[in-house]
Amino acid sequence: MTAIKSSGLLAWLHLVRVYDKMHHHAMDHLIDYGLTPAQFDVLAQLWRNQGINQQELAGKLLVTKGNVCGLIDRLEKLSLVERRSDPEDKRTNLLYLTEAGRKLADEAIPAHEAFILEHIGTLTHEEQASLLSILRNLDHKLDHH
Amino acid sequence: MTAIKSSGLLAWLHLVRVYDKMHHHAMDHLIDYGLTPAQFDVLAQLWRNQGINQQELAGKLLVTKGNVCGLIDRLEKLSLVERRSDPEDKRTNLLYLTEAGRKLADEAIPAHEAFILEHIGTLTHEEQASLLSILRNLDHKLDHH
DNA sequence: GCGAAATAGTTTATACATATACTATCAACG
DNA sequence: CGTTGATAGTATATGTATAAACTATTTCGC
Repeated sequence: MTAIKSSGLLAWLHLVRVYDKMHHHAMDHLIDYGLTPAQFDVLAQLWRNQGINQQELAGKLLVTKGNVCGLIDRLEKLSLVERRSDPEDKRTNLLYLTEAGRKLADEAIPAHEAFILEHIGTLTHEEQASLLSILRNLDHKLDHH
Repeated sequence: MTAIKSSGLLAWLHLVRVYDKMHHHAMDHLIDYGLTPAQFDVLAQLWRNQGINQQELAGKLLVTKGNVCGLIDRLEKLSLVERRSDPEDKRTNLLYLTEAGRKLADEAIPAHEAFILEHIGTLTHEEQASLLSILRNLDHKLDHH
């Protein structure tokens, strides 16, 4: 009945399931900070790259600028992020964490990293290193193929 | 400036980027069949499991029953899937591919598998086998941890 | 049998994400 | 200059996803 699947296909199926399960766990975890995973990702980017514009943020998050526009709208309503018009180019908004946003990021980012490690850490160090090596390789190949 | 990250965290970051890039490529590919990735996943499940109900489908896709309700609404409008009331339990809908749905699945599923393999296949066989082994391991651990 | 709890499905509100079309500004060059 | 094209951001329509509240059945316990 079921055709035998190659390692490649099966690896992909498990990658998707790992991603989905981690995403669900992350939702449960980030709710303690009042954040969604997408909002967390924005804060984490701005925490390291204060003053980037919406287009650059979209590039880093691999989403569209339209999506970023809505994300920033909601984070501005929460007073975690602010848009500042770029004096050198009136089309552009430069993005900054508010004081509340920075404080929340200071808490949520280490907690989220610990959360990730708690799950990935169930693998041995060799497995983690091997996984990193293979996925880094694949990641770069996907940019050109 | 940048703290040194563990292999575990870096592996996770690359897993997310691989997932996101593959998802974008999949969107571009499935548009040829008039399907979204979520719709493809429904067809692929029903192709192998004709007659399951919406709750069971939600379990296989790792999404909520409310989400499945909307997905089936749209696929019924496209005449690719149909709900049949279960005579043994009037609460339940049994899900079936229509003839058009089965024909589309017959085309789209092998094409999509080939698409996945085209990308994953840029890894060596050893890498694919290793990736499968590690991710299968992690997948199962995430169910209990 | 009957009332309470559980289950299947739907609906609603909200958030995320895309593509597309639109506005405003800037840059290039003839 | 001034038009033409590119770029940054916004708005709209559609699809995906959740949680929570709701309806309709079924099942369980007594």
